[in-house]
Amino acid sequence: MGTTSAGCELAKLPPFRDLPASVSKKLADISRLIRYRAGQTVAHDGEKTSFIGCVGEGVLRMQKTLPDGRQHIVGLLVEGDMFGRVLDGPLHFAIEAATDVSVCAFKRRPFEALLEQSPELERSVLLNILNELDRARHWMLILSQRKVSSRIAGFLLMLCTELDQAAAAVGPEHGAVDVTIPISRTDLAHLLGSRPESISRALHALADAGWIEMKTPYQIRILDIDALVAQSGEEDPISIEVLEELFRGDRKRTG
Amino acid sequence: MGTTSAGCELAKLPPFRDLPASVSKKLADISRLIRYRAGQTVAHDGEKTSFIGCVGEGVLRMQKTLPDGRQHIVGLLVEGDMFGRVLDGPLHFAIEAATDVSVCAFKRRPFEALLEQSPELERSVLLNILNELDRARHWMLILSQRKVSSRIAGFLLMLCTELDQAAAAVGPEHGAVDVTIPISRTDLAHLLGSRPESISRALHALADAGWIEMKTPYQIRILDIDALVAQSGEEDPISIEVLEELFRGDRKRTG
DNA sequence: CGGTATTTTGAGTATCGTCAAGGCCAGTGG
DNA sequence: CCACTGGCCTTGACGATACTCAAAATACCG
Repeated sequence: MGTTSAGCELAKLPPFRDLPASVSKKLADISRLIRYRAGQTVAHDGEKTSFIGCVGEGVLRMQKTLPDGRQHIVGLLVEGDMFGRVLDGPLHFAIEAATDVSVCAFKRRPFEALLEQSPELERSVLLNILNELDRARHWMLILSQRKVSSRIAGFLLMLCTELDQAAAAVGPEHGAVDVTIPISRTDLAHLLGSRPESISRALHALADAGWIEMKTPYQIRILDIDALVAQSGEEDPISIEVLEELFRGDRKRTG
Repeated sequence: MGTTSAGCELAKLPPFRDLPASVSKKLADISRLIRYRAGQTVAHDGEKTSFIGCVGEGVLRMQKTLPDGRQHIVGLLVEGDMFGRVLDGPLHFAIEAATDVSVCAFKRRPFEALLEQSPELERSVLLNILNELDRARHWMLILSQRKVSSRIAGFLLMLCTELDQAAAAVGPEHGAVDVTIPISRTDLAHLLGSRPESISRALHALADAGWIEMKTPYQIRILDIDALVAQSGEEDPISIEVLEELFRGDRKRTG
């Protein structure tokens, strides 16, 4: 992990973009940029962090350590997300770098002081938390899907819409979007409540159906978003089952 | 639904318990008590509510309407929980009464004005949201369990710890706790990503194992909390395998 | 270019979902 | 007061899906 002595580039981060110059300047004064490499631990479970963080580039994962010692991912943090439990208490999970990542860190004490001085900053922080709450609820929707393929479809859609807006806009082809899965199959399995093998099979099933394309296990091109949307929310529609059957039958006959 | 002209009993609700008298008084002035009967709609999906609510007695459920018209429960609101999207935007889900319920409602505009005047209130609201975020993450943990019985165990534990602290304290027998499931099997199935039949079977399996006892389908007595905890995290008898691995050397693997 | 970790595939088993039927309780009307 | 009706929970049998174990293929890294 490397740190720069200078404050980090606040202006670019969504939470601070619209802050008054005076506040922005004070923020910069108490901030520093920290870089982590994939796999490094940013904060431990139960730790009361000495700083409030805001993710720049890259992805962090939040994970809970279960009684039996295994680790369970409970969410991802992406650009603009803040962490560190403003205003109180220790974390209820550990935070690790899922990819190489840059984090803008504010010393906790000065940050909380600044929070009381600046309603704008406070509002911005509150909105950020509200946003995270929405995302957590969205996750709940995804996780309460019964079929693995539905959960994967939901996950991929979340990657497009909430995680990678910039990249999503510049789809390489008409209606196609490239996304990068920021974690391994094993981690993805934990996140979605499944196993690596099932994840792999479901992903390849989506590919066989023509909804997506896998250049590498981590580089996914989404070819038919509408189909994924249908898949993510629903599974009963006979259309999918029919298509699967048609596909299987087609293969058997032609093969 | 009935409303009283007088402000509701704020002092008892956790979010407002420790507020200065001056703020508390102003809050009472802009509040009113609303009662809903089980099944009534409190707020619609996409609505920007005219009031901020705080749950008194009873349980509300948050539910999302899927494209196909079915409804999917994304969470429950219990005593002390606030709702109504302070500071911005419309709801992303509908709110209905799961049981008969009393809600303390504040007119939105005055409430937000008061929010800016009172840092204590603002802090209290923020902590409330933070709390909800934690709960949502807890839900994610429960929902990412692969077996229905694990998810049910986690749900029951959540009922004890977060929903029914008062009742949990006065267990009728040594180590036993009574909880009330506030929603139907069908709703529970939606919430946990399963089906009513599977829920029923899993519940009866827990009863057969002796961990719980069902007086009625909604009245559950928890006989062995430790067993439920074990069940809610992991249940496969892998514990031995894990322990062996831990003994040999706990080398940390990176994603 | 080899060595290792990760992903993928295959076969067999367990769990869950689906369909259909029966039981329990509450509210209704004779 | 009792039969009837509808809703919900429960149970059983069967099919679909996902998990487990084991092995092969691929990607990653030096």
